Amino acid sequence: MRWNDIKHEPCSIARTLSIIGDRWTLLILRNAFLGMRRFDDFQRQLDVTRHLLTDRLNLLHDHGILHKVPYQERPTRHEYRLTAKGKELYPIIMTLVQWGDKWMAGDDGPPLNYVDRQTGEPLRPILVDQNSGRPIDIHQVKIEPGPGLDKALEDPEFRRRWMALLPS
Amino acid sequence: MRWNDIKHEPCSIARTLSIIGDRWTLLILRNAFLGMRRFDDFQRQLDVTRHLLTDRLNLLHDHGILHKVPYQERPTRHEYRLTAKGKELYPIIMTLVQWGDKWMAGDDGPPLNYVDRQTGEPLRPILVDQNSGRPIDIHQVKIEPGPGLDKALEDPEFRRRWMALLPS
DNA sequence: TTGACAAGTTCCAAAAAAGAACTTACTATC
DNA sequence: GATAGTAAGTTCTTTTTTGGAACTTGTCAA
Repeated sequence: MRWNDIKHEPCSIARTLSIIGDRWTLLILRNAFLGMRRFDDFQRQLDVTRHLLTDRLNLLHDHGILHKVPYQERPTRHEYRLTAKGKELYPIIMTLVQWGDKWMAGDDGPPLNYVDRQTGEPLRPILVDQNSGRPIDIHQVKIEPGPGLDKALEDPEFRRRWMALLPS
Repeated sequence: MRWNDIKHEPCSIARTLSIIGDRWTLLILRNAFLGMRRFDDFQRQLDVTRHLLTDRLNLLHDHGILHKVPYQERPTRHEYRLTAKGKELYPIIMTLVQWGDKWMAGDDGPPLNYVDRQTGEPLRPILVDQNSGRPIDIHQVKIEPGPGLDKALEDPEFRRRWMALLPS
C-alpha cells in the first residue's frame, strides 16, 4: 500500500495518521500546543528545512487543524494557530507524553513536568470511559462493525486485506 | 534536525515518536492490538514490502514493544506479541481512533465501533486526570521544568532551540 | 542605496521506500 | 528422493521523499 492511499482506508487510525502520521507533523503540533505560532520559530526549534515546514504547515492548514491569522501587512505574515479541530488532538499529544515519560526518559527522569495550573499538582492522565468512568482496558474493548464499514467492504480488495482483522 | 537525532531530544514526545512516529509502525501496532501476530498476516493486511515490515517488526522488538514467541521449529517461526510496554501504547491508539472517528469518518460514519465487552455499550474514551478525575483541558495544563531537563540544557545547541518553548 | 528579514520556491544531491527477484530452511507430496 | 510450496528474509534496482543550498519576492530600516 502506498502512503498516499491510506487516507482511504476504512479505519480511523489510518485516516488520522494520513495527516499527522509522518515524522514531523506531531512535533510541529507539540510546539503549537506549547504556544508556538510563527514560521520562523518552528523552523528554529525543529531545525528542518523551510521547504518541509512550509509543506507541513500548509497541510495542517488545508485540513483545518491550523488556521492562519495575519499579524502584519506588507508583506502579509501569518501566525499559525490551532483550530478547535486541532485542539482536540491534545489527548494524542498527552498520551504520547505519558508513554514517553514512563518508558523513554533517561535516568534523569522526564524533561518536562505537566502540572495542574491551579493546584500545581502533577497531572496523571488516564483514559477512562466517559460513561462508566472506568479505565479503558484493552481486554475490555470489543470491536464491532460500524456504519461506515459496509460501503468500504464492497471493494473486494479491501475485503481481502481486512477480513482477518474484522469481527465476524 | 535529522530524524535519527530526535531520540536524543529532551522531550518525551520526540523520543516516543522516534520509535512509533513513522508512517507504518502505528498501523502495525493497530493490527497487533486487533490480535494480529504473524509476519504474513501483517504483510497481507498492510500490503507493504516484506523488507519494510521486517525492519519495523525488528525495531519494535528491539525496543521491547513486541516480543517473539516461536510457534514452530524447523524452521523457527515467530509470532510477534505485544509486551506490557507495548500494551501501554493502547491509549495512544484509542485517542487516534477517537479523533479519527470524529473528524475523518466519511458520511457513512466510523468503520468500527468500540464497545464495552460486557455491557455492549459504546466506549467514549476521555482523558482525565487520575487525581482529580477532571477531564484534561489544554488551558489547565502548565509546563514546568522536569528533572531530566538540566542535563539536556548543558548543550548550548539544545538551549538555542528550546529556549523559546521552555517555562521560564 | 544597501542590507536585512520573513516566507517561500527552485534545483540538485542524498536517503528512504517500493517492487521484483533471489535465498534459506524447512514441510508436504508425488 | 525429486518437486513443489511456504514463511521469513535479503538483495538489487527504480521511484519517491527529504535535505541543503541558493534564489525570489515584497517589504522595512539605516
